[in-house]
Amino acid sequence: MRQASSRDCEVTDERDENKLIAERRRKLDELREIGNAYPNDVHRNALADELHRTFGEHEAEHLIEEDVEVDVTGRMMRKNVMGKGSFIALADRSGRIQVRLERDRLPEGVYAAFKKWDVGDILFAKGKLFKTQKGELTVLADEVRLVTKSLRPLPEKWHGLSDQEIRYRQRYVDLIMNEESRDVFRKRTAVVQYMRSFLDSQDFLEVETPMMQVTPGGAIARPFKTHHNALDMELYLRIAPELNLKRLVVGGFERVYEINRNFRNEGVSTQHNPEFTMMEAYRAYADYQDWMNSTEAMLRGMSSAVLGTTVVEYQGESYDFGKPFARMTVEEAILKYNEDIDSGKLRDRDYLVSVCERLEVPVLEGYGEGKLQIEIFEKTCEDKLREPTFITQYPTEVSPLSRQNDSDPFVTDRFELFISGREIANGFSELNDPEEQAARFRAQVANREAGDDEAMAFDHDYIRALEYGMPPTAGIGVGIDRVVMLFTDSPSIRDVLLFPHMRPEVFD
RNA sequence: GGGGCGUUAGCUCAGAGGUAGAGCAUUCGGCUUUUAACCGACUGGUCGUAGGUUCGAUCCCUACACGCCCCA
Repeated sequence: MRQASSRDCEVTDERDENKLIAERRRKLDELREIGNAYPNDVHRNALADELHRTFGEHEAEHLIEEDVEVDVTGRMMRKNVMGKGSFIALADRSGRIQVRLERDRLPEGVYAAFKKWDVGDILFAKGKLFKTQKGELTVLADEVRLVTKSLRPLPEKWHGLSDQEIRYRQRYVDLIMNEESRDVFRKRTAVVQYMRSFLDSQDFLEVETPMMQVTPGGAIARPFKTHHNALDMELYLRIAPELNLKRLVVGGFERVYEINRNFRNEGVSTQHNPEFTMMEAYRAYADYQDWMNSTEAMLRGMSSAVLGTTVVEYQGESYDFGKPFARMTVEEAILKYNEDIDSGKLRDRDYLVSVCERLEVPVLEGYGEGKLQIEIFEKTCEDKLREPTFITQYPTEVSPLSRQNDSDPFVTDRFELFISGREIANGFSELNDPEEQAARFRAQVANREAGDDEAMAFDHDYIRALEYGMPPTAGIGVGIDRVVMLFTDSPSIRDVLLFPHMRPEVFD
């Protein structure tokens, strides 16, 4: 963080702290002299939102007659002192409730003490509900307590906190100040909850598989490495749960899923965080077409459940998840977005190399026709896939765990879902022929030996599992963070991660 | 990894090669229906860090740190 801003972060010597904090620390010292400054005997019987829902529509006169006494608590977000009477706003997890404080209604000395309390302090208030002249539901306090002193001033009330760096590094301040931010994370939870209920209702079993693996597999990516001291061995953080989940299908759990973190040792960007959340699900006796249909149904239901509409507004564009998702093959997409490409030469290596050179896509020695196609696809098609679109028939060369297509072994029975130019999901009919899978692993190992450090390792136990027999199965992976970005109109993955990865802050 | 932009009071932001500005917050005073409360007074800064140019740098130059955006 900027050094001037960080200077006061860890210093306890009051002389070096800014005056605002020093002032509050003095007030805390006074609280300590009077009694316990951090009590733990506080309970409430009402939440702000619940009070507004229950009594918000009541007429002022009726409300007085009802004589409703409530105990509320929350962080003081607003403090308007007007002589012998004041209004404050308390924020609890549900929302805000206003409290009216009057000197002559409170026990002797309490009002004077209250005047020294600061915005940001956490309070308790007991009193009867009434409505102000402007009609705002308010607690008329007979009792008020400072429950937790806040030593650090909150950001300005009108503009709030907008500094991106502080919003990410000190998410607690962001959450205190920004309702929109709280809403993002509530929606994130709603997305995951919907996904769980969708799968649970179809008899999928949720499982947890290891984060630390001896052989990282299931995706083409660089892993993080760690070390187990007692066993004195290298371990890797998983890049995908895929192979373990399919082991479970071999074991007879015909429908399994996991929602959990993956770790990939790659760059950080608005689309990538080193750890991110993936949902992977596997279903026996299904194929990739079934998963396309399910994925579409899930996203449609999810948008209705989370947003209350099938129309998703994202960064100025609008996508209707209620409409059928488009479907096209990789080769169809390449031809659609490259009118100059010769449809008869899509599997001609020399031709594809020349196209890549023209597109200034670096070509490595070992690239075959399939890899070259994908390079061209990624360069020229992906960002044009705005409306929800399933791209199918990925080349076998780039799909080492997918089942080959029966009529065209150049491609696999695989799809990826794109929305707003981004990959959201990836699914395929699983390769369950152990001998074919072993051959694919050998090809990956050859790539690795040729210098591709993202290529897969040979997983002997996975082959052994397949040799016991895995029923015909199809699986899918959905990037949760990206779905949440879509559903919350967030331009950066950091906006949907409570604590996004940041370079370490300098405390001097 | 490359490029662009940014970093000034607790927060949100102005500013200009010549002693650093506003609003909110804080502090003090007034005010018993406010809600960006209001009125009055005061206070608050190593202008991200380190070098360089200059009589003089927060401003110009270089490097570095952190952040944002774009590209690979």
